[in-house]
Amino acid sequence: MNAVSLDLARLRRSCAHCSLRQLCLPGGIDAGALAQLEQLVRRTRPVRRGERLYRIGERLNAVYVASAGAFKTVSVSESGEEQLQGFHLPGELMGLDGLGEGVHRCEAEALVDANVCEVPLEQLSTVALQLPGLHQQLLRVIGQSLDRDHDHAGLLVRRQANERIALFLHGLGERYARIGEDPYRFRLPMSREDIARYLGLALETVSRGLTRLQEDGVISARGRLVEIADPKELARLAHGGDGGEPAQRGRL
Amino acid sequence: MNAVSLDLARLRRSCAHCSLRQLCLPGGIDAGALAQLEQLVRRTRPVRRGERLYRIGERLNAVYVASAGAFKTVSVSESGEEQLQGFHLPGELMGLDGLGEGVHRCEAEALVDANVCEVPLEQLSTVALQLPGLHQQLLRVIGQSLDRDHDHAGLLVRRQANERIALFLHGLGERYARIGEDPYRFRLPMSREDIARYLGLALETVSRGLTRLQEDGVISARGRLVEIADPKELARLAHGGDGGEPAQRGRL
DNA sequence: CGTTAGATTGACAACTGTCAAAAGACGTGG
DNA sequence: CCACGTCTTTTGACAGTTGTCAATCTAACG
Repeated sequence: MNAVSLDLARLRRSCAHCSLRQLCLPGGIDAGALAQLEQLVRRTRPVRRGERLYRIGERLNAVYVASAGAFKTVSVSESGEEQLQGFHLPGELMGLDGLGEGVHRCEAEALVDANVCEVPLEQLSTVALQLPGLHQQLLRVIGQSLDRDHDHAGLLVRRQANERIALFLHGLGERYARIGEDPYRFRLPMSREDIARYLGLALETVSRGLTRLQEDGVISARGRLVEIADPKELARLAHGGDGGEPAQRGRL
Repeated sequence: MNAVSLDLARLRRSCAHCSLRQLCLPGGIDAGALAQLEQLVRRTRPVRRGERLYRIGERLNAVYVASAGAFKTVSVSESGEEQLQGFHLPGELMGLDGLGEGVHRCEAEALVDANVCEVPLEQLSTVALQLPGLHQQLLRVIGQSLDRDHDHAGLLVRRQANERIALFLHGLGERYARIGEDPYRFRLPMSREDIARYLGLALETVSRGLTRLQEDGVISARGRLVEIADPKELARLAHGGDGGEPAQRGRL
């Protein structure tokens, strides 16, 4: 029991803000299982900006979580243009795309220098079948990935560009908060062009939207450094507070 | 062995075009397991147009597949407006939303009278842990759900309304083909407003887009009845064939 | 046959995409 | 440490598309 809690402490420290923490530390875990899990995870492989974890068409054989840095996942439409499927901050799972066909539909590219943990899928499945609770936790993490996709779709159906941009910044702040970073002051790891493709806008529109937010005193942006000056107003704008309904009606 | 193949035949007939077929019929299945699976599925509960399979906030305790009819899944944004997350034809899984939190983020409403198969999640998990291969198959079906979400995002990032509409019809045709229906002639189960919210457009824009496609001889639409007169042209329009690049460059 | 919900069409303003140029940030090498 | 070149970002002007408001038309249903 003592050994177990030591291992637990080590795991916690090394994967402090890792989404796989939920995978690694469910109830009813014993020392042997812990050892198995520890061996499963290849830790902190450094990945340099521009490097890819996997490419489109590759068989998927692992899932990935960054412990530092940031990634984007990009797919290519039939017309040949790139489509930004998502951004991935430390602790957010990557590599589940193509779980349906067994082949990656996206490529994951590091936006800045990063560290990644890699978990071979086959071994993960094997261990999941043996560990009570781990299977459930795996489903849960996948579900969170589904949630993120729904949030993305939720961004894209907003018709006003400024609403999408505000919601994007708001959501990014929330995600930074979740990993212990300042939700009101952070450096964007992605370019305006990446943001634009993620939001389904022209990059000039993104730039103008940020400028507008700055003029209105909601944020302060110098290049990629963003400071959210008025979080409440940002949230209001993000949730369609401007443009139609009289401020706060319906819920809240 | 004889009994097994009989059961298999029965299963195939009853769930002929069901996405869960892939769950039910993996390799290495035996008679006992088959019986377990058969008991798992509550079959063909009739659901009338407008009825909901589940609501937002409910604990998720089952997944659903329609054997006939069609559904939409709708979520509500923080600003109170409804967001159309997806359409579900027969054989397409519903109910995975909220796998992350264990609580539904969407509600699933029948667009027309329908029949649904319901599979309790808890029992499914239990059986999945015992059946070699079933766990993998479960992941695969979830992956397909992820793929559909990515396709939806792919629709939404298109900037031109006509492109989204063409791609929507094209994709719908493909999905009808997959369940053995005519991909070039079908009745839309959803209203123009539903389509509009799914595509992130105004319903008038959808109506105009359909009219435009009809004027151009690509489709023939009378109310909800759609006939695709020129599938090749529709595919071209769907993949950005119009608007920029000189017809078919890059791939194809 | 009347009523109602859904769909189409028209007019107009606003937003956003496109093209183009300038300004700023960043890294490299002197 | 500064100068240079490149990439990114901002800003401007303008046209096109799309959203909004409003009226008409159609279809479904009682």
